[in-house]
Amino acid sequence: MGTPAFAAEVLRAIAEKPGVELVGAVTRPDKPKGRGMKLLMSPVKEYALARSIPVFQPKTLKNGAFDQELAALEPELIVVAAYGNILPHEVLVFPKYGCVNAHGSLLPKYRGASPIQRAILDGERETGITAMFMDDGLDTGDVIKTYPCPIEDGDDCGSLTEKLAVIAGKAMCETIDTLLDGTVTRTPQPEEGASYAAKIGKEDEALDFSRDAESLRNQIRALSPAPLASTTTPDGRGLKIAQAALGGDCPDTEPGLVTEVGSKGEGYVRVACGKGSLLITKLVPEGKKCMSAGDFVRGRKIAAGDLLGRQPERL
RNA sequence: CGCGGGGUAGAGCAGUCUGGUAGCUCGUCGGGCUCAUAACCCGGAGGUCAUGUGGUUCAAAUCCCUUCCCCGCAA
Repeated sequence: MGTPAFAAEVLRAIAEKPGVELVGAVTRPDKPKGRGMKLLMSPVKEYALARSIPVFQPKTLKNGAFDQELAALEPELIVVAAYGNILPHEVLVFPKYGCVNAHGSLLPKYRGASPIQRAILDGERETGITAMFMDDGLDTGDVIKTYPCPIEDGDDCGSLTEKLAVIAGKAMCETIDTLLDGTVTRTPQPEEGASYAAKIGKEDEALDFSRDAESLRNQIRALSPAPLASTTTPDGRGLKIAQAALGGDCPDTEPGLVTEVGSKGEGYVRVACGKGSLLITKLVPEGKKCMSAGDFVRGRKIAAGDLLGRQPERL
């Protein structure tokens, strides 16, 4: 059971594992999405269809809505990765081997919906995958094994998620092996050090340049490649920042002020922050595609002296 | 039919309102300057202005209409 690309990678790993019979893939229903009313299928569904794995898309698992299908499939084990729906107790206890989950953090840290984003946002240097048994709580089940993964300086949410997805795939394969040969271990999570990674929302996207450059850069990394940290240009249009580097000291300057632009090559836009400055290197203007800062400067859309993020956040 | 922006040289844009020689900042190629350079100077190549044997016109990148595609917002 899973939905996004992260889950599709786990599905792939399991599907290619010898001796595993996949009786079905469960993913969220196609949702009318995007500009028109395009129905977009999840990466998990896409992969499952390509491999001729039966796909199930129940709106909910609650209230016995999925019981019939579940009974017919007779799964011995359910592997969950970023599914997006809550599994009720009846489902959790149905399979012979139970339900195992690949969670994108080193539990009990960052339980919840957005562990990867939150870890980057907080400037963590290490995260990982936790293989665990699911219980009725939110990512509170017994831990099978943890797989640490460093967060590199150049990582953004996209690259880190890819790395973790690969680890998660291996972790689940390993978990299946230990389940089958009976060597699986389970360790209750310590309550100490537990934290909750709330889902990333719109309020996490706006950049506040009065904060220090490092935390702003973490914010940009955590939200890249989607949904991206956002600010506004002097003419009031939206501007999303896809990538930025630390730009050194920038004393006595109004936060948000563009102090310097570079038009050669990839270029850059230096923005003063509450502490230090940011060198913006990739961005997405409203109505445009992602482009380098150099392209943006060349198109005459910004110059030194402009003030970004003027509009106070309305919340 | 949710709202809106956009498609002009390899990239990013201007020009469109007020039809009349295809422009700018870069990149690229060649040459020059220099101890040297991603710096500076000179020169060149590169575009059927998304689509339509569309409409209007003496004349369309520009005004009108068609279709396709891209993106932001909202969900």
